[in-house]
Amino acid sequence: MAKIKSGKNISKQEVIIREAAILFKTKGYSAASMRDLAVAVGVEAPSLYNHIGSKSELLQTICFKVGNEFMDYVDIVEKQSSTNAEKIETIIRFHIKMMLQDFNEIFVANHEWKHLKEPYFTDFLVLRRNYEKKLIGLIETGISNKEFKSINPYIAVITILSAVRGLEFLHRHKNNFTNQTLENDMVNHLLNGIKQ
Amino acid sequence: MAKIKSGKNISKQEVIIREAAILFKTKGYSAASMRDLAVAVGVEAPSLYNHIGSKSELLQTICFKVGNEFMDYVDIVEKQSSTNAEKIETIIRFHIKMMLQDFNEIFVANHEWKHLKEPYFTDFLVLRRNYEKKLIGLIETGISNKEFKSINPYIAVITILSAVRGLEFLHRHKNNFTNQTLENDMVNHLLNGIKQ
DNA sequence: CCTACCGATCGGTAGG
DNA sequence: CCTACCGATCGGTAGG
Repeated sequence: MAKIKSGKNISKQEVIIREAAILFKTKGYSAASMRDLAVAVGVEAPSLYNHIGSKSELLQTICFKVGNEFMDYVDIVEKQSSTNAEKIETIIRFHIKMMLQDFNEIFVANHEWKHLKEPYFTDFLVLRRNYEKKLIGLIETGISNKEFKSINPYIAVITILSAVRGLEFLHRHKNNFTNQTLENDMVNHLLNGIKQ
Repeated sequence: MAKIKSGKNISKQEVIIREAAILFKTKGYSAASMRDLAVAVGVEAPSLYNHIGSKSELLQTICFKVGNEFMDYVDIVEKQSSTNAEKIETIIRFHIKMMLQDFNEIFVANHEWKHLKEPYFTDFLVLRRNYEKKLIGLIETGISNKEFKSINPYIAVITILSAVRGLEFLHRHKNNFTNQTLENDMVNHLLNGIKQ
């Protein structure tokens, strides 16, 4: 998405993207100005345009980087020879790990994608929908296998995806549990709720 | 929050708030302009100010209307003589019903509150935190009672609240299930996951 | 409830 | 990478 105008500038471009993610998360895409971003990066606003094409391009880069990362991962998990419950568990753990690791960019992809311009807006919606469909497929197979209860697979996927997404609230508090406890508790909660 | 400048204007003011919620949800608070809102209401932009104080006041009204509604409800449920599992179930069902009923305003309260100005920003954060604490209390008592497994109550609450919040995604698709199925499936998923 | 209009700020460009 | 600056749009006010 982001144009690479010179091999030497890749690093600076990455700094800009990283700072943009922080800014878009904190103030929202629309309220975050390129002048804010310039201050964060340490240059004047017009200088940003030596490294990036536009503000909207920054949003595209962030959203599709995140979206494709999750899609690539689920493609790998689908091919594993394990139960569907194990696959769902693996994916839930991946979501939680990513949420703790790439918090800013995932937050932006989750909340600010609506500011994408066409055709990226529609492309992103399709990407999300395809991702959901893959998870729904895993749940459906698990129901056929009697691994899971007879539930509506779409509702189960919404429940699971929303729950892991909600980890964005964790950053507001000091917590008295480890990341491992977080992962295990959430996996158990979400899997025990649907297991046969 | 919203000033009532004349008894006769309450209705128009309510129309403005309702349209503002739709607009803030669709475009985001910052990207939604008072000129957009004026078009939706059917007046010129300056005329809006005969009914409301400011754009930020609209956001305050919406956020605290939603926040106080949930807080009032949990206060009532807390006093009921029922098991903690039943109380949690009642609250989950309330969240789902409200989500389907007051979708626009709840979406705005969930996503756009970060644009609140001080002291409202901090007040809203405190309100949310207090709401979470009440739910955590219900889970903790349920763990002592052996109604629930020995889990981290905060993680369980985050999981539950995030899951019901995720119903905002439902509006994007045509669904082949009833609201009752949605309620029951989600309640079962979230409660069976933590019940002893 | 309108027309006319304000200062501030926006994303981005020109030119060096 | 900077200074200088553009047209567009913003929330909101004055005055009737």
